[in-house]
Order: sequence, then structure tokens, then C-alpha cells
Amino acid sequence: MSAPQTIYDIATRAGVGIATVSRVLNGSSKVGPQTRRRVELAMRELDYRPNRAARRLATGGPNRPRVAALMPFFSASFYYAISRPLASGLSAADIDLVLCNVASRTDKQRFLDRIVAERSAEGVVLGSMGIGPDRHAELRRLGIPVVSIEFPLPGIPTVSVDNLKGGALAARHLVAGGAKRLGFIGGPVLAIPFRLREDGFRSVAGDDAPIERAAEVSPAAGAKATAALIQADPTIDGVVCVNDLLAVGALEELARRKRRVPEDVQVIGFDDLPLMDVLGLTTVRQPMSEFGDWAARAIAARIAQPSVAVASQELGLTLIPRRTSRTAAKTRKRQVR
Amino acid sequence: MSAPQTIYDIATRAGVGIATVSRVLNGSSKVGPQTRRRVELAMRELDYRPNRAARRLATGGPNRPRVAALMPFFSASFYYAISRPLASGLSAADIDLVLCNVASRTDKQRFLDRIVAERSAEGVVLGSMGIGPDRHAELRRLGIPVVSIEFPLPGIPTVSVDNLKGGALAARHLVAGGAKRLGFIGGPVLAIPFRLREDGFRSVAGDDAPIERAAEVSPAAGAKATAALIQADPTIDGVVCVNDLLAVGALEELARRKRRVPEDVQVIGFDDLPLMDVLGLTTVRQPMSEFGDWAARAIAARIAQPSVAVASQELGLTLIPRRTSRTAAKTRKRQVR
DNA sequence: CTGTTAGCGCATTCAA
DNA sequence: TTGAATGCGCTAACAG
Repeated sequence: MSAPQTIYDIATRAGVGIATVSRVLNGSSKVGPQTRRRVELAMRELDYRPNRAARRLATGGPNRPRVAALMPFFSASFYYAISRPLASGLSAADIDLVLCNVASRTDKQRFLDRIVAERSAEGVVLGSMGIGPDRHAELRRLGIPVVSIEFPLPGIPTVSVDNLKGGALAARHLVAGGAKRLGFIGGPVLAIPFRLREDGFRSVAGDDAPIERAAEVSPAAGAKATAALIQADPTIDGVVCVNDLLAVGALEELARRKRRVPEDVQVIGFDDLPLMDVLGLTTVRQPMSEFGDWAARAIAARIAQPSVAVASQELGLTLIPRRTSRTAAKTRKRQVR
Repeated sequence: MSAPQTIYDIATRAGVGIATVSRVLNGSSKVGPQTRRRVELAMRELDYRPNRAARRLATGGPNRPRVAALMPFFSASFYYAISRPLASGLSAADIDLVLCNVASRTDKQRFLDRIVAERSAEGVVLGSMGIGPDRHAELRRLGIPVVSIEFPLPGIPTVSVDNLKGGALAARHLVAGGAKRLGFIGGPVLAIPFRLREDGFRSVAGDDAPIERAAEVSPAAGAKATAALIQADPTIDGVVCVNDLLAVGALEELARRKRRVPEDVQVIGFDDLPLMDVLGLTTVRQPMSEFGDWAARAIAARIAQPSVAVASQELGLTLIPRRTSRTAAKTRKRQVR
């Protein structure tokens, strides 16, 4: 590719003034057809492309802020549920949302590098991921506020739930339903929330309870982990899953093995994703849409008033009993915190 | 709010030079603490916010294009499935993706107004929605390319499927499974694809086949429509749904009425959303991720080479037989087109 | 450590 | 219809 051309280059090339170039650029009708053709030709020949920043500066257009949302967006519909209110909230605050689908650690760094190098965002929303203290310092130096969803970071406003308590809640629910031997299906260990739920589970099921960690979060992985769990201990009659998708896989595997749910084995998930009601999965519901709402409000506030701090918030978890667990004496929804 | 301030304003206010202001703005360490405080104070008092365009112009940073994706993003996970590859594809092409969640007609106009007024995007991706010819002309005058997903528009490259054929395919599948009396659950009439599927259905089920149109696309609406359908004609033994979510609702309603699926009533959906395999729903699969891939490639190409046209493309539909339909003599996946 | 000066690329007067 | 000159708000040398 050629080096960036300017209207001067193409004006010279076409033998006209820059004003004329600008005119054809903006589709002004006050340009002779002859001239227009010459200019258009020159633009094509030089592979010219207008500089956005210059245009906006010149036109004095509004200076709408942009926030970059970094999330492993498409790994689970969890983020979908968060993005919806996030997008709406930001839109209402007249802020543009730039989606950054983070699929790997390098992805994340690439996006962040860009943001600081080009100052291409006035705010950053982190979904389920952290940033190093150096990076944080850099962003704060540049005055780019950051808020986090589901990933507590020192000095960064965060919205989260008590995952430790949530894991315990799930385990206790199955125990209340009569489960004697609990197993746990975890997720990738790097995910802090997953680890906390696991710890919570342990706190009630004991340290010797069998645990399987799925490498990825999908029904297939959940099925595989379930098989491993049963192999490890055939007497298991309660499976706590770190996430709904995994739980769905557990259900599939159990059906395949002709184990009745919840009679033989109870299953509980985490999140309460869309369609889980249809599937009848008992789960611990996360307030996903509130996550998005909060993030939108928080980042908008930080951008509007950099000087006033916004406080982190911990939201409540709700146990949603459905068909995959036994309800001892009419268990109802139970609010935690 | 106050009128936009510049660094000159705050420089004057703080009694320093603009360079110093710029320095504190960028977190340069070469500023006396005393001076810095004065500048920061002035900035706060005047509610100063830097002009992004000017910064970028001055720094000569890369001129990354942005494309605005206008979709009813969060109404169905259908768009989620499309956005994923769209985001990845654009990211690979070094293009920013700005999400525009269009919830209403006015929303759409607002976003488009902005784009033309502020030239805030170098490309537009339309998801399941059209634009008027005047708007189209305006965009083309400004040299902002547009591509469309699932909504054929004259003069605009579009990726789509043959919905007419798809509707017929679904109906024929149920007939092949032995259905004698077919009913149809449609969606909002304004949606062209929905209407086409309905027409396709009609072409095989006949004009007198009962049809219910759900006002919104959700399991609840599907259940309601199913009830109405059965009320209209209790002998119905095959339900073709314009969309999977509606089909899920149909399944629920049928279960509630103790009608066996597929023995008493067969059900087929459209899309093949995530988890439909788990639910065992027979459906007509749309190549959603290919939609996103195509859109990313198409808009990137248009932006890179405005002079070369890109052709519309029609993708294939696949029938996915599962547990909610009867397979006469081992029906296999059938590719169309 | 701080101020002065000169562009960045473009839209837009104002004359011609 | 066209061109020359001016400024958008900011960063980055360059002096002091």
C-alpha cells in the first residue's frame, strides 16, 4: 500500500485546488463534470482515502466518547446477556460501544495497546478479565477510566457476585434435596469466578469431593466431565456445575447412562442462561442484565466526572429450583445477600 | 453543559502555556507538581474534555476504519451468532466494529442520521433491515458503502438464503413424516424473511392452512400461538415455525396439553440456534456464522476498494432432522441449493 | 521544567 | 465553477 495521500496530493495530480477536491469528496453539486472526473480519477490512481480525524476536526462535529468493551464475547451467551443492557445504557448516554472480542491473551494486549497508543477509547469495560498493574497505571495516566465486570481488580470499580457463597449455595441445595455424595464440574482454572465457586462448593462438600475441570465451557465438555466424575465415583448423586452449559452436558450424559434426574442424580448449574427454564435446569442465577446496566452507568459516570470515584458493587445471587433437583419440603427461591 | 473548551482556555485559566496543558493531559512526568495541580484544577473547573479528532490528527495515528453494524441485536441469539464472526472478521481486517442496537424504527434513523452527519463510520452493515432509496443515495454520495444481511435491497450487496424455499422445505419434511394437517406459526409481518417463509409454507400446505402470527419472537409467544392454532384446528398434526424460539414455545404448549411429539404432532423450527440440538428440535438451519463472515469480508472489500463491486450471495439451507419430527425411512440431512 | 511555533488533513469562507 | 487562505484542537519539536 502507498503512504497516506492528502487532498493536496490529489489536487496537484488533478491540477485543481484542494477546495475542489474537498467538494467532490463531499458530493457537492457545484463542480463541473469535467473537473469532477479528473479529480475522481486522481483519487483512484493514488488510492486516496480521507482522514477521518481531520474531517471531524474541520467540521467541528460532536466529540462523542467511545468505550471499548473487552470480553470473551462469543464464548458463551452469558456475555450476550450482559452486552444487551450495556449497549442500551451506553447508547442512552450517547456513548459509542466498540466491541472487542477477546479470544486470547494476545488479543487482549493488542486491543489495549491500541487503546493507549491511539487513544481510541475514552473508557474501557473489562468483562471477566484482568489487567496488569502497569497497564492500569498507564490507562489512569492517560485518564482513561476502566470498570470491570465479574473480575475484582484493585483500584478498579467492579460489579460482581459472591461466587464463593454461590458455590456453597448450590451445594447446600443438593444436600437439602437429599444428596449424599456430591461431585463438581469446574471450568478452566484461570477464571477466578470459577475457582471461587469451586472453593464454595468444597466448603460444604468437603475436600475429598470429586472434582472434574472442563477445559472449555460447553455441553460437550460437560458431558465428558460427567463421565469422568461417575467413573471416579459411581455413587455420586449430586452434580454441581460451575456453569449452565456444563450442566446441560451433564444432563445429556446422565440421560445416556439412564440415570434418572433428579431421582438418581441431582444437577445444578450456574448463571441461568436463556432457555434454561425450558430445559428445567435448577441453577444459581446471576443478575447478568444488571451487570450490563451497572457497567454502562459506571463507565458513563467515570467519563462524565473523572474526578468522582464510583464504588464497586456486589449483586445478589438467586437459587432457581427447577426439575433437576429435589426440593425438600417446597424449597422456594432463596435470595442471597 | 458548557461550550467545548480548548487547551487554550485552560492554559489561560491556569496561567501556563498550552504545551504544559498538553503535557499534563498526556501524563508527561516533566511537569512541576505545582503547575500540574493548577492545570488540573482549571480543567476540572472548566469541565474540559479533549477533542479526540484533534488528538488523532496531531498524532497522525492510523486511520482505522469503523463499520457500524445496525441490527436488532439483542432480540434473538440469532444476531449473536452472526456478530461473532463479524467481529472477528473485521478485527482481522483491522476495522473497528461499532455496535448499534436498533430497537425501533426511530432508533435506526437516529443511527443513520448520525453516521451521515458526523461521518462516524466508513461502512455500514445492515442486519435484517432495509433503508430507503433516499438514504441509500445519501450514503453512496458520501462514499459510505453498505452491505446487508438477510434483507435484499436493490443496489446493495446482500447475503441471504432462499426463505421461500426454506419454508417449503420445512413443510414438506413434516408431510414426508406423515403429517396430514399443517399449521404455521409466523412472526411479525414486517420482517421480510418471515413473510417469505410463510409463503413457502403456503405453497405446500395450501392457502387454507391455519396460520398464527406471533407478535414477538419468544417461547412464550410461540406457546400462545400454538394454543391459538390448536383452537383453530384441533386436528393439526404438524406445526411449522418461522423461528426456533417460537418452536420451543410450541413444544412447551404441546407438552402442557399432553400431545406427544412427534407422534401426535410434529414440530419444526428455523435457524438452528445454540442448544436446539440438546432440545432435539428438528429445524432448518441457517448458515448464521457464514452470514457474519460474508458481511465482514464484503464490507471490508467495499471499504478497501470502493470502485470494485461485490456481488450478493445466496447461501444454502440445511434441514436438520431431530426428535420433533418423524423421519420417514431414515431421512438424512438434506442440502438445498 | 516551561512557553513558542509549526503543522496534522480537511472544510470553508472569500475572492476571482 | 474554482482557488487561495484561514482555522478546527492538539501534539511535538525546538528554544529558553
